[in-house]
Amino acid sequence: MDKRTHIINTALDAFYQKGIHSVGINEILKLANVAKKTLYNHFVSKEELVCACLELRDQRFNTWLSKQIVNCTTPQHLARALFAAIASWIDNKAPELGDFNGCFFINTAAEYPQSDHPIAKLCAAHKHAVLNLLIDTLSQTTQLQNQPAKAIELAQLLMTLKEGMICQARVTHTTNHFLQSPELLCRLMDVQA
Amino acid sequence: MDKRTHIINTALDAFYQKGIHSVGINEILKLANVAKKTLYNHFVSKEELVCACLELRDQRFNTWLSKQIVNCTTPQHLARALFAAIASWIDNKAPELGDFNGCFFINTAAEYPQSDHPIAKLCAAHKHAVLNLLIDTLSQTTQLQNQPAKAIELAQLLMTLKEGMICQARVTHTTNHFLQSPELLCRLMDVQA
DNA sequence: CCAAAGGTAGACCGACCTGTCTACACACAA
DNA sequence: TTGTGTGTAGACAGGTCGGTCTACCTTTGG
Repeated sequence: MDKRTHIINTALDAFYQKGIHSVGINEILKLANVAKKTLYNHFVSKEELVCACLELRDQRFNTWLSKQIVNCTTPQHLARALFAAIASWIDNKAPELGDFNGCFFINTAAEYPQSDHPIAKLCAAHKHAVLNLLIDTLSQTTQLQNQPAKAIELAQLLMTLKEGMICQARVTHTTNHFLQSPELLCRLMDVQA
Repeated sequence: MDKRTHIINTALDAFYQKGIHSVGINEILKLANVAKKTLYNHFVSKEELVCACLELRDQRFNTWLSKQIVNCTTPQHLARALFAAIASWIDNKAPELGDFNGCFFINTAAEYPQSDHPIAKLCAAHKHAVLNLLIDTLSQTTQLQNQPAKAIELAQLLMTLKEGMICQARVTHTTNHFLQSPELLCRLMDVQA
């Protein structure tokens, strides 16, 4: 297997489970069974490796999420699919995303508070990409295709609930199942209102 | 001023702005103008200092939040007050909480992934305390005083939205104002449904 | 007056960090 | 065959970390 890819995969696993600052280069080398020189042949610094991990995670997460909400034709349908997907991730039923440990981007951003840092920028970019995915999906429903402002508002609502659900699960180690109640979702996603 | 309190205050400021791992003991000593021996007279380790910071922050945040939602007699009223308060915090109009840098407990939990770590436990405890504050306040409204299950569900919804709002603001550096629309809040907090 | 408590200043220890470098092994194409 | 690229193994440098310790100073109460 391609060494570079192998290193990124190994590093992503470790960074996601333990946080960036808690995982040293030497630990990654051992986990990946790779020499230090090899790592520094492919990445000029730990920071560049972290960026590569963020990009891989971004791509993986978006691919996974897209699959979970494909063919959602109504806002209610999308909401149900979204929260069911997040809940399954939290309950470790989404092997593509690894053992649940919260949102990698929120965790990482917490370790890089300066907003102009390249790593912080990648974290923000991921969030924008996910929001845009939700906006696009909502805009394609028959109920919202002529109401772009409403689509944005509902996407923001979904996004906020999703983030909250993930963060709560991360910190308190509990899963919110109330967000899967159909009547609540109908109320949240009421397009007429 | 009491040295111990002074150290905790200084450390909390620094930890909140930069994260725990990014702030060394020596940096705190300089900021607080205190000798290393003095710090280690009051705290056996950095970890104990971090715990003291978490406790101070917990107490400060809960006091602030209680003040913001006092006298809310309806769920809608509470929701409006809550999101207005969080928005004002994000916009740096809540000096008691310092320059906004997300939720200190979520940020800190991200740096301590093992859920049995004392620091992680304090983070979780804070979230439970806040949730209980919301449940109590909702339970005291005339509309919900006989519906404890509904009060819990609505409190969880508010909590999830609050967490999401804070995390999004932290990562993307934007404030969600859609959560202050009265018609949306009425829909969210509809007790009949 | 003097002992005790608690402060300052900072040297120092061992551990660990990122990143560089040397020395060597192997595959493969010119 | 020989040079080049890529790999391994790991010593090493320079710095930072948390935490200990010595030496000295200041306040205060008996």
